Amino acid sequence: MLDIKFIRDNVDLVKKTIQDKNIDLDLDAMLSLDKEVFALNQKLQDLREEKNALTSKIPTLSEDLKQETIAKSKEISDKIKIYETELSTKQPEFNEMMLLVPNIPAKDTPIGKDDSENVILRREGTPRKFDFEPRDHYDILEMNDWADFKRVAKVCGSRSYTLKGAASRLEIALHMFIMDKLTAKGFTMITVPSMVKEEALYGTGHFPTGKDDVYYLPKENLYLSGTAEIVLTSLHSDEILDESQLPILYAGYSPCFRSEAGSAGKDVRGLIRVHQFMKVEQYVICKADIAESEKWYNTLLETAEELLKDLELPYQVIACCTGDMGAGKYKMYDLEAWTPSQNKYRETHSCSNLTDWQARRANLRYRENGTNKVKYCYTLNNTGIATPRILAPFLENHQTKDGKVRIPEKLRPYMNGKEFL
RNA sequence: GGAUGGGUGGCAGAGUGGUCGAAUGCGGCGGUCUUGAAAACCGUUGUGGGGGCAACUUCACCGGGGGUUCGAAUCCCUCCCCAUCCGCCA
Repeated sequence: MLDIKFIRDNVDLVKKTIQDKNIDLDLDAMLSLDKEVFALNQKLQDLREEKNALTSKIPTLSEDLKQETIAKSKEISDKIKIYETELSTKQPEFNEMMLLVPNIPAKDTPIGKDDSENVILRREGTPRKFDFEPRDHYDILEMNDWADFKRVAKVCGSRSYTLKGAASRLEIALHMFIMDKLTAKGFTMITVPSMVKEEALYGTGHFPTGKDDVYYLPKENLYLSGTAEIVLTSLHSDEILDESQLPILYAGYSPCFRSEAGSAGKDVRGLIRVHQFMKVEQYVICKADIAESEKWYNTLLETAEELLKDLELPYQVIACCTGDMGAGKYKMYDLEAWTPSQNKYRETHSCSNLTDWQARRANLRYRENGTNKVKYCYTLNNTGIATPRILAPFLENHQTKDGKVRIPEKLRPYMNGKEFL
């Protein structure tokens, strides 16, 4: 959400953003509705003021004056009712449109219509040259008895996974590995539920537009969260934090659920795209300062890059273009790890700065030191690690000719010091 | 699943029809006192919107929505949420 005053004062910029980000919103219609709503509120305020002045006097008036004043007050109430009725349809309509207004992207954001126009910023590491025919992660898992895709599909349907033995240990080790990295940087480990109320999804911006991607539990009237970000954003909503409490740094751990409704047929085999997975989310709430938020953005990005380097995975950094970045994002970079079986880089991390766009929705505020002014926080997030997806490049990059998998040195302390899985 | 109780300001907690945006206490902030601190005392202290250069003024908000009434934190309806006890269970 943006400040309505900002929208009024920057109509052209907001319109351009709506276009660049491919948002279905008629800003002119919204602004004319804004004018109507504003005028109605103005009239209502005047009438209420008039009425309050009358009714507050009533207890002290003589009997005949009292009757006269009551009659007058009734007349005003009738007028108020008319305007209120009008407002009761227009205000919600306006509010809904406000939820669609996108955040203004950073100036250096590539303009583009979809992920095909994302820009590769840089590549780190060199894809390995194999002196044998590399297997894909699915086959590596099967041949080592590290997974049982067929049986689990029987029980749980497609896009489900199991990991067994060493692969299962690897999954947990990776989470501990990133947790240690993040706590060393001052992040607080936090495990959060995955079942969330609807408001939380509006708060992050996943709703109203992303309803198809989210599982719904009708009996509980709760949704299955696709990321810890949803709970973390709302944890402090409706609070006014003190500036001294900021930044809040969370390493949030949760099961994540995604219906993948828009990805039918894509990545059905293996670990890349499953309905339920585990994720450590890097999450920051900081003060409303773009330089400060950029600093944290770089920390989030660096941490993820360190992880990929420690795991010895070649990767590239992608600047997501306006059409691919999502309405709420000010900036979004993806990290993609080299995946030999597909001969391409596949997304493992997604790093975003939302500035105050989410905080406005979630009503996440703080009191500024010195001025005592109440401001909206800035929020940022990045993947810490998401499993099992990252196991695909991991297993494939580190496989040996005989079907074993080498463990990168930095991870060995988490794997009983072993060199191979 | 069964049975209760409850949602009021940063927190605790009064308030059952008007003078209530809301007593009181705690906390916070400012000050007096003190070498300093504590204690004590005095003052101050919600959010959002409108008007105004400002002083200030005004509207809304006591879980959400609706209703009764000239007037609602207070009465009625409805929804949501939370807590506790019992049962079941990781």
